[in-house]
Amino acid sequence: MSPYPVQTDRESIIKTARDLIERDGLDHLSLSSVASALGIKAPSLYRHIKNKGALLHAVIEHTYQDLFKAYDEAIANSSDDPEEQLISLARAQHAFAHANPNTYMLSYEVKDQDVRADPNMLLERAIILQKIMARISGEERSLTALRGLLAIGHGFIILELNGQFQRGGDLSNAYEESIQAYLHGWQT
Amino acid sequence: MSPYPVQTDRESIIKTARDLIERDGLDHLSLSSVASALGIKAPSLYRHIKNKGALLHAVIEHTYQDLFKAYDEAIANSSDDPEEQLISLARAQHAFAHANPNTYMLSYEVKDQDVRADPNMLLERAIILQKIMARISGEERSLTALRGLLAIGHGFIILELNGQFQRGGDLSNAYEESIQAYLHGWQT
DNA sequence: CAATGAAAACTAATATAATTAGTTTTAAAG
DNA sequence: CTTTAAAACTAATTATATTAGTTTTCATTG
Repeated sequence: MSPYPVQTDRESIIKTARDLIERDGLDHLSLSSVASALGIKAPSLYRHIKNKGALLHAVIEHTYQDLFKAYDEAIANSSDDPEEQLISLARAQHAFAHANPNTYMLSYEVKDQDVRADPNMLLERAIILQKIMARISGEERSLTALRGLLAIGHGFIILELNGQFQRGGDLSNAYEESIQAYLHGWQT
Repeated sequence: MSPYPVQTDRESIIKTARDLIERDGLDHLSLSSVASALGIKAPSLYRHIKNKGALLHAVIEHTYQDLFKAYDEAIANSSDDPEEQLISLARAQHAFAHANPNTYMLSYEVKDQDVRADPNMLLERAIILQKIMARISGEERSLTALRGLLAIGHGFIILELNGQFQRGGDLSNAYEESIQAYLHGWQT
């Protein structure tokens, strides 16, 4: 049942890749560097992962799982007020992105369809958020209103992470104020 | 003054790269493919460009130049109403991104500082937009309000281009409605 | 009008990465 | 004690960016 002294496993590989991406950036991630961090050689990784794309896919799935866990906590710690819930969710997303900037960006930016997160998982989450949004915007406009909310939250974060808000200031506060303004714009 | 039969020049290389990125995606762009499209070999490109990063930088600069040209036209065709001006600008950005999705995304997503667009050029544009925004939000809140506007516009576009609005519908309309809601949220 | 020099191309070579093929190791089962 | 199979290894292949060194050809000049 066990053969050669096991030196790694799929989960360790994924965790190592995540850590290296956060530390050095996606551009510097090679299968060599992952293997070397685990004390093995690159070709050995192929016993555990299909290829580099599949490894990135796994990293992305883990990243979303953690992000969604943060969402759940945010909702759990909010009152019943839908505006408070959405602001709290947005704050959780912002905090998560700042704690994990490189994997956060990876998760949203990857182009290869095979590497992307499972669309059904994302859709499922969107529907939860849409229900909350509907309490502010009304049922009918809720999909559009949600899309704008996702846009402003995610857009702010990537512009910020990409260093495109050059003039500094309290960006966490600006983020929240912008989202607040947006939500007020939809209020019935 | 002229030597070997000239087969290309810097501008043709940049244009070819742009076209190939739009046609095949950034991931498929190699110096070989650029050279081959020009009927030459890859090392010959180095007479005209420093390296691949410098080529991408040039592509990005051209892309922004075209985008800003579209902005200028949008402003020129608008009334004096600041809301109309900003919606018109946002519409121009949306149209541009859809006409040039791959280079648009490249321009915003690139991580290498040397490849990025000139921050001063971007700052200059931001100040123009902030002046318009100030007429809606008031001077004091205008930087924050602008940042949210950039976030919602850009965020919507990339989510859309990345196929993350799975449920279809009239996305151009949703884009505009979201921006309108945002602007109304800042109205004094 | 031939000689030359420099720009712009070329071929050859190097380095890095991903991946595949084929081989070796070693723990566990019989 | 032998067998076996998982998990590692080394070696080789492919693709790409880049560098080094060579060749071509045109414009200028002696």
